[in-house]
Amino acid sequence: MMDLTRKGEYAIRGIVYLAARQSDQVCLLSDIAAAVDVPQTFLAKIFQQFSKIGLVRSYRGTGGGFVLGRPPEKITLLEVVEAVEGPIIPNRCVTGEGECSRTSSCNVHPVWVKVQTQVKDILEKVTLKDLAGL
Amino acid sequence: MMDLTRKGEYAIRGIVYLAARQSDQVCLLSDIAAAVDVPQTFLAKIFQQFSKIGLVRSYRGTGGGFVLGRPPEKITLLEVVEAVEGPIIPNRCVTGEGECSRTSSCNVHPVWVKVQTQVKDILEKVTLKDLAGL
DNA sequence: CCCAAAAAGACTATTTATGTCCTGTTTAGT
DNA sequence: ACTAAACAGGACATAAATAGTCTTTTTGGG
Repeated sequence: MMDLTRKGEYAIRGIVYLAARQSDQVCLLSDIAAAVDVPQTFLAKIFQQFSKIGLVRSYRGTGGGFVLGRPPEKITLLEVVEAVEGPIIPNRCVTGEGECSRTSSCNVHPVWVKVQTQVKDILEKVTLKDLAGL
Repeated sequence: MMDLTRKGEYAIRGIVYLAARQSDQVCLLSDIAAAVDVPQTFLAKIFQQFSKIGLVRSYRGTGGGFVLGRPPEKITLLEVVEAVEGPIIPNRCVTGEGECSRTSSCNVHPVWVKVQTQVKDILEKVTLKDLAGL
């Protein structure tokens, strides 16, 4: 339970590597992939997701590549993880979509809410600056 | 991320139902399954796992069924969840099997340890007594 | 012996995870 | 304009995990 998938692991490795570079230096995907030991095509998908929500900025064409979308201290681990793994939901109940039809008698519900809150809280306090050792 | 599977959900429902019964009353699997709306054959597998580690006690043959293995206040939600979902491991690193070959530079590692500790802590403090509303 | 009930193992279907591949689009440089 | 470099996006492939089902065996009671 609670495990990060490979995608999430790769995502962290990749963006932490990028965060450790100079902010004005455009990084090639191929370089990042080689450096963090992740299949390039797979990492491409991950960085596309990052790009869509602005965690990274991409430049196409010759001389293109990726740079961090914001300063490393402004990007949290929570954002990175949720970008590729989806929201942190320990149980379907927590989605609030009324799926927990037995809510009235469901004493478990508040426990999951607590778990969710705690985990998000931890991940939110860690930034790429911390992770990149800056 | 962090989601409980159906198996885990069913497991909780089933054992909470059992906890809410009289402790001397042997419950039929078929009754439990019907009450908590879970396929009986699937629930059977789950209760077998419970039985192996003593969370429930089973009686075979006529008049058989299940009873809780210990008083409800002595069984934690953590035990129930880990019984069917496996240990709570937010990242492979935490297993301590030396899989995190990049440990030296891995600032992410301690974060996962913290997550693991926090979550286990929350789930450990909730007992079946609480969940069954006793 | 016969029946009721759980245990155990084999089997199946669906979904998710983990990638790969191909084609398109953008951009820099000549 | 042409070409090569580099990301974008969609379709596809394979393997593993999830979510069950089915059948047979074991056990206990009457």
